[in-house]
Amino acid sequence: MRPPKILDQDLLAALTSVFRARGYEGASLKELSDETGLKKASLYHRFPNGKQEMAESVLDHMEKWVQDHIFVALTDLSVLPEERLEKGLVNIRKLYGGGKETCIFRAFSMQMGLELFQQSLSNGMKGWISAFIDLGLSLALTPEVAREMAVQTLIEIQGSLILSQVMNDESIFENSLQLIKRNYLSS
Amino acid sequence: MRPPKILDQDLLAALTSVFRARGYEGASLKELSDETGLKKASLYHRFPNGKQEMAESVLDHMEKWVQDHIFVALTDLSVLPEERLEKGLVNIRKLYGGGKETCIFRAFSMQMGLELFQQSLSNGMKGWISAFIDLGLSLALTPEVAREMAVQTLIEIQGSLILSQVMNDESIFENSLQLIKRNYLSS
DNA sequence: GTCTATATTTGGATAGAC
DNA sequence: GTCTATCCAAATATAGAC
Repeated sequence: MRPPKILDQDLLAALTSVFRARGYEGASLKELSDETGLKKASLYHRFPNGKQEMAESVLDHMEKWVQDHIFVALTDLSVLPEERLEKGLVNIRKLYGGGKETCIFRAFSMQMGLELFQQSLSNGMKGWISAFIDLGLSLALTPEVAREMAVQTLIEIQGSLILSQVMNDESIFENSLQLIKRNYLSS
Repeated sequence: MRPPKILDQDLLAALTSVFRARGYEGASLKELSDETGLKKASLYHRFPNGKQEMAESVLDHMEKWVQDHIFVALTDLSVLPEERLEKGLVNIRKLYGGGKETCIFRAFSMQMGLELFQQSLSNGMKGWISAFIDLGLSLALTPEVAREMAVQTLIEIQGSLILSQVMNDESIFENSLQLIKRNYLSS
């Protein structure tokens, strides 16, 4: 029982970084090993089910971060909706590195990833939509309009991330965050 | 010099299908072989540079299709802009199978794919934006507004494709096509 | 808990027969 | 032009020592 070479938190962060950048199949054990500083056999000690378990842990880890930093900000009824939106957008910007970082949904939505994780990804997306619906309702939107705006907001985030990365232009993502803000505040 | 077992057109179509569904790294030679009906060595005969050449051919093939069916429709000055938009959207719907099929930009925008093809992808995206700018200008938009709407349209397409696929709900994509139409026609 | 060493499978790629 | 057979590297995964 040696002391762990790397703490769970840091381990998850390193795994997350690789999976986001490379996708599920693209993330090799070699790269996961290099990035975490743990040899392959040690990774299997921590995650007996191997790569799939690592990916599931990364999804959980991201989900918790998003829950704590974005959903809570957007839905906190003790705060004015304008302020909630502002704080939510700040953390969305941080989550995606201003447009440089991919969304884990996209990273896992190709190849084997979609087959293995579609349910998780779909549920995760529903969480985002619910959070924005809550915000819209607080801004006195009808339930129907609140849902439409929430879906439209997620489309805007996902689409602008793709364009930012394909065209290597972070301003596209930033402009979309501003557009989302204007759309909600003018409603 | 035997007769080819499969014509270039059909060969490209089969390769395209695999690359779109699996991404660049996710598309294995085994799957490309199974889907085309050609053994691995035969694929190498047709594409001496292997998988990378197959992917480049697929990108060219897609680019030509998009050029002929979408850019031409959107930019044909001899047709009324409203009609051009309608025809363009019909072919966009066809290109993405109503929301079921991924965009090759996304499929190739992860992992090794982005490193190998970023220039092609970025240029391809610029082509789409130019085509929609032309449409906007024909609808009497200012160049600035025409560009903003074009970028916004691409974001809408890419984002709605992701949501449609992750949530397994084609209506999201269809709604976005309708929104694009309304946005242009009310401008 | 981590490591070295190894097993096993799959992936990309070639040689040479037909 | 296509095929079988094969090579080599990389990937996932495991055994057993420390």
